[in-house]
Amino acid sequence: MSLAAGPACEACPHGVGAAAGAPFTCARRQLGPGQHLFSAGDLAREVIFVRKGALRLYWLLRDGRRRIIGFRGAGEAIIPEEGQQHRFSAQAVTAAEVRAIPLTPFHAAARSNSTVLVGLHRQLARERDAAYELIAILGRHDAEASVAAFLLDLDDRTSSGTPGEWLQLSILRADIADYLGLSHETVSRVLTAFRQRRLIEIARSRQLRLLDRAVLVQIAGKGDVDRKRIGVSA
Amino acid sequence: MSLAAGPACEACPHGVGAAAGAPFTCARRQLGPGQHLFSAGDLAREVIFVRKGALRLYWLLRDGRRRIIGFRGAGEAIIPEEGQQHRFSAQAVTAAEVRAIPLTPFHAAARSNSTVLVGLHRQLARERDAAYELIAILGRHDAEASVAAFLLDLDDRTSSGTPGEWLQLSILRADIADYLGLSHETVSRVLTAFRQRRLIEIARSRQLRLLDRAVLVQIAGKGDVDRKRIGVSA
DNA sequence: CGGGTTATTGAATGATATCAACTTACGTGG
DNA sequence: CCACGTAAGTTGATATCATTCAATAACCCG
Repeated sequence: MSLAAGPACEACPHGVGAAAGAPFTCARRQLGPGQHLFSAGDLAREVIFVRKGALRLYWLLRDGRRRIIGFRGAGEAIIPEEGQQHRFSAQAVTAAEVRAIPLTPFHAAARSNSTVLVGLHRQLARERDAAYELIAILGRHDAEASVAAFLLDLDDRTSSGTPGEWLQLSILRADIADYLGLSHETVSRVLTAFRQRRLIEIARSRQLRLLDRAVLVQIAGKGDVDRKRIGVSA
Repeated sequence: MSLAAGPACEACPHGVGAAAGAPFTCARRQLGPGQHLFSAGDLAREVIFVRKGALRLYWLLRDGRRRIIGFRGAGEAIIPEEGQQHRFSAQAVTAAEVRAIPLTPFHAAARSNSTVLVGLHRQLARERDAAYELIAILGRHDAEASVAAFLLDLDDRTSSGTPGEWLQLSILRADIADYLGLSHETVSRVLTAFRQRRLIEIARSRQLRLLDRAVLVQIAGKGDVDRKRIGVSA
C-alpha cells in the first residue's frame, strides 16, 4: 500500500520524523501465530505497518462467533482513531513482523508533510472502500459468489503477477468462513465444487491455484458491482 | 457529525476558508426526491455536507439489484477521495439540501487548520467503522436481528432524544431491504412481527415508533459485537 | 508414529428468497 | 371531494440454499 511504500516506514526513522522535525521511534515487533497485536477496547496508540506475515482484524459477537473484518498482509497498514479505543482486535495469522509508530508524532508529522497526509487519507478511504466491497459481497447471500470473490481478491493482493501461481493460503477455512459470514463446512463444500469443476487446484489443504480465472470472475460477478451500469443518473 | 457541527460548514464561508487564508465558495444545492447528487464513476470534486433531508449511497450490482451502503442525514458528510472517481452513487431519498465544498481548497484548509484535519480523519474513520458495523450485521444471517439493529441505529441518529418519539421513516421498505441484504417481503414480515409483539408501532406505513427498546436491543444483540468479551488476548 | 487440529462429506432442519395475489396508501385530475 | 391509477406494502405457499449436527478423513507437529 502507498503508505508503507512511502516515506512513512521504509525510510524510518529518517523519513517522516526527520521531515517533521520531530524524530520518533519506529518500534519493530515480532508476533507468533495467534498472538494478538492489540485487542478491541485497548487504547489506540500507534499506527501499524505490516512488514511480514499477515494479521486478521476481527470482532467477537455475543453468540461467540467471530466476525473477521479484514486481513492485512505485508505492505499494508492499520490506522486507528487517535485517542480512541480500538474497535476490533488484531491477531497474527502466521508469524508476523510489524512496525509501530506512535500516533501523536505520526499525526504531527502528517500535518507538516503533505505526502504523508495524503497517504493517510488515501489509506483511510481505501479501508472504507474495502469495507464497502465486503458489504457488497455479504449482501448477496450466495456462497459460491462470495468464495469466488474472496479467492480473486486474495490472488490480486498476494500474487506477484505470474498467472496460475500457487497461492499460499495461510488462512484457515474457518477464517474464510468468518470473513464471508459462512460456515466452514460451506466454504469447504464450495472449494470442493470448484476443484471438481477444474476452476481451482488444491494441494495439501492450504495451497491453492486458480485454474480458470474467467469462470471464477463470472461466478463472483453474480453479486459484484456492475462497473458499467454505475453511471445511471436520475 | 463532528465535521458538520464544527467550523467547516456552520461558519462557512467565514470558517475554514478564512482560517486557511484561502476563502472558497460553499455552494448550496437543492435536490428533489430521487435526484442524484453524483453517480458512481463521476469524478469526485467536492466534500458534501447534508443540511436537510437524507441521501442514500448505493451501488448497482450486475444482476440489477441495488446494494445500499449507507444513508446520510442532516448534519452528516460525504467525503470522497481526492482525484478519484466516486465509487458509489448518491441519491436524494426525500427533498434534500446540501452544501458542497470543492475538495482541493478543503484539503488545503485542512492542512493549515488542525481542527479541520482531525475532524476529517475522524469522519473517515467513522465511515469506515460504520461500514464495519454493517458488516457485523450482514454477516449474521438473521433477518430480525438485522432489522432491529437498523431501527435502533435509525432511532439513535434521527431522534432528538425524546424517548418513544415518532420516527419519520422517509425510507421505503425496499431501501431497508437493499441496505440489509434482505428481500422487501422479509422486511415487511419482520416489521409486522415486531408490531404484533408490541415492540414497535406503525402508522400509515411510513411512521414508526419504538415501544420496547430493551427487547429490540436484545433481538439485535444476537448478531451484535460482544462489548464485554472483546478484550480477550491470545 | 500418534494425538490434536483442521478439513471433508452426509443427512436433516430451518430460514429466507421467490412467485403470486391482494390490500393499502397516495397523488392527480375530473 | 371523490374516482381512479399507480406505487408501495402485506400476506401466503413453495422451493432453495446454507446451517447444523455428526462422523470420518487428512494433515501437521512433536
